Amino acid sequence: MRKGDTQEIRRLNRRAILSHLRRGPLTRADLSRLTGLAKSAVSRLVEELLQEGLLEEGAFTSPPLGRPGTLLHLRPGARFALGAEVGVEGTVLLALDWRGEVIWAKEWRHPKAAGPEERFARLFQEALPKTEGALGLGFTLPGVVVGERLLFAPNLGWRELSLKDLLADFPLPTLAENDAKASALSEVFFHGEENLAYLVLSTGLGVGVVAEGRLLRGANGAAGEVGHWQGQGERRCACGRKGCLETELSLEALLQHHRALGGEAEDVDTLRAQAQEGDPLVQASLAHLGEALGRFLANLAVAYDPARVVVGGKAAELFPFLEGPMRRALEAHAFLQAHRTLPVQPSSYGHLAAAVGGASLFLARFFELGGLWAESPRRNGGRYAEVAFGDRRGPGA
Amino acid sequence: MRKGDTQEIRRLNRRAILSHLRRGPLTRADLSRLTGLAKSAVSRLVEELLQEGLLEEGAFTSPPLGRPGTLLHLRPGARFALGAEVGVEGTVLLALDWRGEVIWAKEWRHPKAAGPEERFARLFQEALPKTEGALGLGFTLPGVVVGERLLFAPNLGWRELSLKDLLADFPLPTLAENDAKASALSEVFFHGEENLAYLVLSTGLGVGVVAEGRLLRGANGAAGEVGHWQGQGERRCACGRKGCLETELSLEALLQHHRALGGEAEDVDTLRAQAQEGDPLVQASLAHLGEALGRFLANLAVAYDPARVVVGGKAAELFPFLEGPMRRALEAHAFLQAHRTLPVQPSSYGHLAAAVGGASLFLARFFELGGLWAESPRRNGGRYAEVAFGDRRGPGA
DNA sequence: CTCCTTAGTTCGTTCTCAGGACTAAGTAAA
DNA sequence: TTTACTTAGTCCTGAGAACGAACTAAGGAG
Repeated sequence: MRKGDTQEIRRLNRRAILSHLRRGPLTRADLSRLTGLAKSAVSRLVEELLQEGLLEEGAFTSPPLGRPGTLLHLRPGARFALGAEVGVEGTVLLALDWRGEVIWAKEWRHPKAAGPEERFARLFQEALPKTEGALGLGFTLPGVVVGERLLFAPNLGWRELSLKDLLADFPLPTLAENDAKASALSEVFFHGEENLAYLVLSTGLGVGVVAEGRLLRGANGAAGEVGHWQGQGERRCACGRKGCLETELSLEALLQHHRALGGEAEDVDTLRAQAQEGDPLVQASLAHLGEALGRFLANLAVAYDPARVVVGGKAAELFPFLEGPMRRALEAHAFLQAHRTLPVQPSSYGHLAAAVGGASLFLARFFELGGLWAESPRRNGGRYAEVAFGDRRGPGA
Repeated sequence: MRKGDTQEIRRLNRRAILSHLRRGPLTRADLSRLTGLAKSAVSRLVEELLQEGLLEEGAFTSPPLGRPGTLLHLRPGARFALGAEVGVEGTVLLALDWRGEVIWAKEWRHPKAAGPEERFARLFQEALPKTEGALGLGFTLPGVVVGERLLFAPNLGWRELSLKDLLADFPLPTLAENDAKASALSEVFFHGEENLAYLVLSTGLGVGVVAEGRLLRGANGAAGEVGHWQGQGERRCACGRKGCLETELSLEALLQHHRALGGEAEDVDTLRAQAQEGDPLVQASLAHLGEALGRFLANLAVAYDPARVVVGGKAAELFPFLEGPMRRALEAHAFLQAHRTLPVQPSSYGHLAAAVGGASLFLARFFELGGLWAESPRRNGGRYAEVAFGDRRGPGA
């Protein structure tokens, strides 16, 4: 339970101003109207934010009547964070501006057998020269992450890993998150949606759910591990059990099914090419997957009731071929009328989504604190032993 | 995005004080330590709260050293709300003290065919003499409630009902909520849990999920309608579709299965009596249900990842007979180690849970506003045309 | 050139808390 | 019994923040 004092009010009002400016340039008068603050209060806070280099003055408005106002906007690059996705196949690293722009991005692949040490060593080697001025590094893993521990990542074969140890020498604050959850954040953080489900359809299947603007994590960070819903046949899953949903609905499942039909394809690109050429077998396999996806979405709708579903992950590149069968199955199985027309769209950050979400863990925190953060970026002599992992408070307003 | 001014500080600090006192009596000095407020600030706010009749001074502490302090506590009955559960079989109405005590409760049954008008007429007739001083009336329905509309209640056979019209003449603010969601609130609101799932195992099956202290509702209020997860056979469901989970896991399903085995039982009480007498057929039926429950809980755990599951609803009275098979099935199907030991317990408010949850919709709001509410309980001349329904902000801190 | 309108600043007032000095009320030890 | 010590709670002054009214700035219309 937060207490209130005069500092807290200032923080609240700075946050209100920054939040409004995230949606676009505004004059001081606009801000006064939007926040309900007195003009004098807005002027004072804006002055402060200009001093700190967070805001910039821009063009003048030209209203039909009265004095023109000065537009204010968030200064590009004034704050940014690093984000990384440590995936099954490879790693994505990027820097994300506080306005949502990807400043730079880099990707590389790993040998399948590469363990945590190897992957993180490369990540740090790449990230180290880029840390200057960053708020932190948020990275994602395709597994159950809670606080500073990775509990289980079936598709990497990792279990009970202490991330703290791996990160001991990195000179920035770090936060870890599940990849689907971070991806959901990437969709939501720059548009302020309240209810959304981000489906990662890849080697496995996972979903990141945003409910009332907050990321759903659960007690062990396992909320949204819908790839491991059981009751779908008897196929063995990477998690060690049988009949998990992702044995039927995933890239792995698609390739298996396709092979069982007699098809030959190694990866998504081949499949897409074949589908575009009109290969009937490939189209049948994709329709099969689309139908499973639609049935699944009907269940997802009664579980989380999102206002919108985003499909990401590698298999999502096949989305155009899945959409029709998916739509028909969803309509056939929907519980509510509203679910029949549930919008289902491909991801807007594409394959960078998870890494963008990782970075926005830090940006979210920055905005939540009204920009009063990272002003002393080197407490504790450059080390961050006291760093908070997997922030339980969740981002967003 | 909330703005801050000097009023807001006061509200925040009143809320902090009331919230701490909800857990038990404390002295002013305790409050100062817990909130971080200066002693003088605490004294001032406490004085104000005493004046308003919200707090009372009680016994003195007898510390080993130093001056004894005066214990403060929430004054019993100082605030209360009405809560009602409009269920399939009947209605429960009660008044709930702001400390969580049920002041009085009343129940009655309805003819199966009774429509909304008939049921609400009776509810208002019973509630009307009890409205004096209440913060509001929060009622629940066994269906999908969003804002002031009931979208769908399969087991009542109601669809697209405007609750606003039904409530036009009631002289208190009203809020509507789904029964499982309200029940979840009843468990959480007086104990401050962060992650919990409340299972209503009754005619149908529904779950109310609390994640990070907030009730999960979804865009249409359909989050947690897990009774309508599909993929379990072909039996026809009350919702009109086939293969919903509640055709396998519900009181209705239990009775059907039992009859299919050749058993005879009309209701829960009969079943329980027979089970206690050692009837092997009944025990087999219950074990069958328990096993289904366990398998379901493994799926629930990966969907929402609660720290605790509470089982309520009428079929929950059979919980002792379900527990063994449920536990075994859950352990066999758990995804995470942590899920194997997931605590599953019967409801603490019993069959009053939903109604208690309904009332606590208003108490939650009261605490959230730092007790600054209902101080002018008759604005708008006793009518509440402007009343907010199904508060999207969610209760709890 | 004057009037009207809106943007933004200045300044005095008000609200709330922080913090230190002080009083109150108990125990322990001389 | 007296004195020292400890903790509870009050009182008072000062500081931070926002409010609101008065004022200046800058444009357009007639």
